Amino acid sequence: MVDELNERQRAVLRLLIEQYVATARPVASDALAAGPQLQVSPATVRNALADLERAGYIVQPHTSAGRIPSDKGYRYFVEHLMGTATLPQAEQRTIDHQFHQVELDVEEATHLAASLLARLVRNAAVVTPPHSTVPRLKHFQLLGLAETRVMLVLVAQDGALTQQLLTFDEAWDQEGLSVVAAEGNRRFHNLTAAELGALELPTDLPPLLVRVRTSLVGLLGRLEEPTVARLYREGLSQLIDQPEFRETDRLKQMLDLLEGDTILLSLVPAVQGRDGVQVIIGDEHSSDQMRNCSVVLARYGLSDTVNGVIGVIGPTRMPYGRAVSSVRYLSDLLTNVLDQIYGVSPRTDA
Amino acid sequence: MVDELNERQRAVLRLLIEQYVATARPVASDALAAGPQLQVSPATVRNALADLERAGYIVQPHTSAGRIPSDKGYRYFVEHLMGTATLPQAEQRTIDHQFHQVELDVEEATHLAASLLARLVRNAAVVTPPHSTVPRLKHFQLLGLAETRVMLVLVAQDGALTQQLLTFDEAWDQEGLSVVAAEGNRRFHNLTAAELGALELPTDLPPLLVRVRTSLVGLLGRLEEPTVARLYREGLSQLIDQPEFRETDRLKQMLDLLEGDTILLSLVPAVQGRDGVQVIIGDEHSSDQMRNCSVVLARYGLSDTVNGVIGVIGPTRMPYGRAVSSVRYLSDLLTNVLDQIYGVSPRTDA
DNA sequence: ATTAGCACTCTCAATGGGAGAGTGCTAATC
DNA sequence: GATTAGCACTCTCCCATTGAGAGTGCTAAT
Repeated sequence: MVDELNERQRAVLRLLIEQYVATARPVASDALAAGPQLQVSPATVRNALADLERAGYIVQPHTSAGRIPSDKGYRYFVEHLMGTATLPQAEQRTIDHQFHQVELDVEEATHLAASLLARLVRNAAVVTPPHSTVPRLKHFQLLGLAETRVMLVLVAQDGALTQQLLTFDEAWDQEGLSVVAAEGNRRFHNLTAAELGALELPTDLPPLLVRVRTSLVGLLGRLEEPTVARLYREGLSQLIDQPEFRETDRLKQMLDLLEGDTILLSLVPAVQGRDGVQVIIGDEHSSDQMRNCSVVLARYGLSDTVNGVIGVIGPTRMPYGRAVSSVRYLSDLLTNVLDQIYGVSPRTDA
Repeated sequence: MVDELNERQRAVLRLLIEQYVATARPVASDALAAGPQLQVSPATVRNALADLERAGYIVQPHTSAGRIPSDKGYRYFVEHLMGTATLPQAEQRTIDHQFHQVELDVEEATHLAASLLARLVRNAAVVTPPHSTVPRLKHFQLLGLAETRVMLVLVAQDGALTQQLLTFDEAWDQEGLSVVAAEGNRRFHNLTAAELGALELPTDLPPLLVRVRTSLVGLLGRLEEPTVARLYREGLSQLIDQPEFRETDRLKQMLDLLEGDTILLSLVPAVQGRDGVQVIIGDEHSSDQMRNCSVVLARYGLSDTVNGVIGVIGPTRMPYGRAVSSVRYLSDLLTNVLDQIYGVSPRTDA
């Protein structure tokens, strides 16, 4: 790629972004020249700033203000200037330590990851619990509750649990239910929703089992779709401290966005295929509602089986380096957790 | 109780609160006298207002402003003035309709209740999923995953599901696991965490089962404590529109409160014993952080077995009548849902 | 007991001006 | 040719001032 910025312009842009991210106020030429990194006068810096503005990397809110980065500027920063920072050792250790305490509980691990991420980046964090793209039936159980009601409990291969209540016309005793469940488990084992739905059943099958089949298909289907209900959202209160949300309109916009499901889910495709951390800045978003915020997110989990999404949402003025390294570190960590649980060749138990 | 307010004062206080709740601006004597309910002059109203202020039911933000209710005023309103409104039929029907679509899924029902409540009262709503105060083991399952890893799935009598991953030194085949699980289910059935922990086990029990027992005790114990992770919080963005949160400090305070677990959980005891809807207003709260907001909440569920808490949180300027009737209606509805699922004599299945 | 009238107080919005910030340009310097 | 000092210029932001308006409490009349 032909790089249209010279060394000085790059240095100025980098310093400007770092300073603006830190202070949230337009950065003046004096402030940049004052630092030790740039051994030139404010006037020289001003020339560079004028160049950068002409090229669209920075903008000036008004005549007598300093400059602030444009979305294009941030993009350049992320692409060429920030490098690939990693989280400081000390922080890594703290995180590891906290994770050790919940190591084998997926729910808690995702929750913890969300809250850690929010605190690390001082922005809102969102984590979806991991789920299979195409869950398979591992096991189901029929438990008699009272009278004609039976609870159907489903365990998927990825460890997901769901249940459904079934009501029958006649009462069943647990004995009979267990027999039916045993047969069903034999027949339905390891099938996906689609496979199970398409399965040809012998005509002499117990009617109960036919009914159970239908329910299982429904439950497996529901596991397939990305459920947003259990999404972990953390650090909303961090956002409030950001100066860009001083005006309540923007804050409201943001909260609406975080409360609504659709927009968050629309981010999922962005990381579906690719590996690594994705950064989406301001007007790069397809949705209008997100035009003035940025998102840093990554997929985590075992490729193709169980996986989820972890990310940071905040104003475009965001510590991208820190965000990227935090997201990367935590997504790797979650992947490890999942690997420990579901990893290695999943045994196809008889 | 000797009622220290006369008829006119009561009428004035009621009107004032209704108006203030609606408009969020201090209410002047003229505004009250203008309405059709009070057939007196502003001057007369002013006298009543002066009385009410002296008695502490209302306060004046500054000399040339109208009056606003004090916490004591709200309390009086809730106790004596607002009556027992019920939700309009039309709204009841809309709610019923929406509930019909998720009738038998507890998770979704609680989530739906939270979001409906938030919208009904235009404030933040919080709903804890139902859980047993003392859960009993209904059934557990041991599922081989890979190599030495085994997933322990627990179903409690109230339908709650949990799981835990166990790692053993030696590999087990599913056959062996099932045998052990069957024996365990026979022995441990219907026990609480405490009972299971205290259970005397014969010395010839498989060591695996001893290990499982320990895990089961842990899992049951965790079900017992009110988990806040899965708490449904809805309507945060509703709060932003409230004028009292125009200053970001107060909004931040509120968000902190809603994000933190401890304070929300501290409300649970308030409804633990009692039945019916509880209202806690401003400085009636024990926690400083909640001094300028009000809470309307109720227990729902089957007494003594599965139950949860549903409530509204907002500024003290809150439509108490509507809040109380909404909370009552939704808590009854949730109770019905639970009753349908777990209700009637739970069968002690063999 | 109620009410009209009125003086009084306090807030709130608008106004205007001045200080300060930061720039772009020009001419001088290295 | 790149850098820099100097300076005029522009625009925002803060502050003090001011006046209108809102709402009251009090007093005297009904």
